[in-house]
Amino acid sequence: MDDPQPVRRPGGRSARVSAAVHQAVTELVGERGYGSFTVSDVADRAGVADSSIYRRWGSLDKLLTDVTQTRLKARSPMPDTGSLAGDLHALAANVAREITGPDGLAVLRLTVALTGNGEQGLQARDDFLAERARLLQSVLDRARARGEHPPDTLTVLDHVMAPMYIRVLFGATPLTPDYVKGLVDRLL
Amino acid sequence: MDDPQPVRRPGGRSARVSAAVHQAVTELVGERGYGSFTVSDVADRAGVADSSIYRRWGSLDKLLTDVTQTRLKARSPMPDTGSLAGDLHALAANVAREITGPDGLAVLRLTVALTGNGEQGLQARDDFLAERARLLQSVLDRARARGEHPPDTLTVLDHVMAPMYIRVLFGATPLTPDYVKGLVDRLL
DNA sequence: CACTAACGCAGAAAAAAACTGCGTTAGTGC
DNA sequence: GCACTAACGCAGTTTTTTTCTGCGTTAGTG
Repeated sequence: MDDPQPVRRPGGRSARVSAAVHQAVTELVGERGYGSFTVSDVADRAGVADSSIYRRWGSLDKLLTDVTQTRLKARSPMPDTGSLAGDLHALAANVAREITGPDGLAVLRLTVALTGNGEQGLQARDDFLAERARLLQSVLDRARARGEHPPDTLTVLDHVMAPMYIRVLFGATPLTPDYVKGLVDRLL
Repeated sequence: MDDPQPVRRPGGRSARVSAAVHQAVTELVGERGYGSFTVSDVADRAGVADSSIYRRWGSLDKLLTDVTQTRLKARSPMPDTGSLAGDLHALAANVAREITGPDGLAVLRLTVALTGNGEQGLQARDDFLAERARLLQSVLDRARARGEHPPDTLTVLDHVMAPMYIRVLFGATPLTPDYVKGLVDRLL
C-alpha cells in the first residue's frame, strides 16, 4: 500500500513562522505571565495567522510545551577560568545577564508558573532546575579536583542565585555587576 | 430631598459570602496564578452565585484589588525577644511558616504575578514588599539601639528571605526549622 | 519548473464570560 | 417576634472571546 508520506518543509517560511511564534510566546509569558493569553494573541504578536498555529501545534497547550522544552534546552555556556573564584564570578554574571534580559524573565516566570500546573509543568520545571544545578555542580567539582574547597551546591543556589532571582521576579533593582560580585565574594 | 440611604447589612450571610469569595480568590491565585480565572470560577469555588459577585464588586478587577488589599493588610506579628539573634530567628520562622501554608504561596505568587500587571499591580506589590521591609527594619533598629551591630536590611532580605521565597516558589524542599535557623546563623 | 506543503484570510461554529430580571432568604431595628 | 428590605440564588440572555475550517495564494523542494 502506498503511504503518501508528505514531504516536509522545515526551511524558509516555516522556520520563520516557527521562530516568530516562539518569540511571541516568550514575550507574552514575560509580560503577562503564564496562561493569560490566547492563540490569537500569540498569532497577532508573531504576525502570523491563527490557523497556522492551530494547524501546526493543534492547541495552546502543545505550543507552550514545545516552547518551554526548546527554551530549556538552550543552556548557558559553562565558564572555565581556571579558578573557583573566577568561575563563580563568571557564572553569576552569566546568570545575571540572562535573567535580566526580557527572555530570561519570561523563563523565570514560566518556571514559577509551572509549579502547580500538573505533571507536565512540574517536569519542565525540574528540568530547568536540574540543568542549572548540573552546570554549577561541574564548576564546583572542577574546583575540588584542583584542591580548592568550594562551597556546597545548595549554598551557592541559596546565596547567589536566589537573591538574583528574587530581585528580578520582584522587579526590584537591576543587578549591578558590583552587587553580583558581592554575592559571590561573600562565599569565598 | 429625601436620600434613601439604604441600611447596610455587613453581618451574617453577607459576611460569609465575603469570606468565602476571598478564600476562593486566594486559592485560585495560588493554584492557577493571577489572571487565569473568571468570576464564574470564583463563584463556583466559593459556592456562591455569580450575580452576588457582580453586584457586590462590579468586576473581577475590583474584586482582586479588594482581596489583595485585605490580604496585604494582615501583617505578621513583630517578634521582640530581647536579642537580635532571637528576633531574627523568630522573624524567619514566622515568614517560613507563613509562606509554607497554602495562602502564603498564593500571596507570593500574587506578588510575582503583579510585577508587570500595570499600575495597580505594581502598587500592591510595592505595598507588600514595603511592609516586609518595614517589619524587618524595626527589628534591626531595635538591635542597634541596644548596642548590637545588626546586618543590613538588604543583606537579610537577600540571604534569609530570598532563599526561602525561591524554595517555596520553585516548589522545592519544605523549609525545615534547621534550614531556616542556618540561614539566620550565617549572618550573625 | 512542477508539485504541493504551509500559509493567510475571512468567516462560521462553539464556548465562555459578563451581566440582568425576578422571586426568595435572612439581617436589622423596632 | 414582626415588618422591612438588603443581599442572595437561580435561570436565563446578551455579548465577547476563542476556537476551528474552507478556500484561494504563496513559496519550499526535488
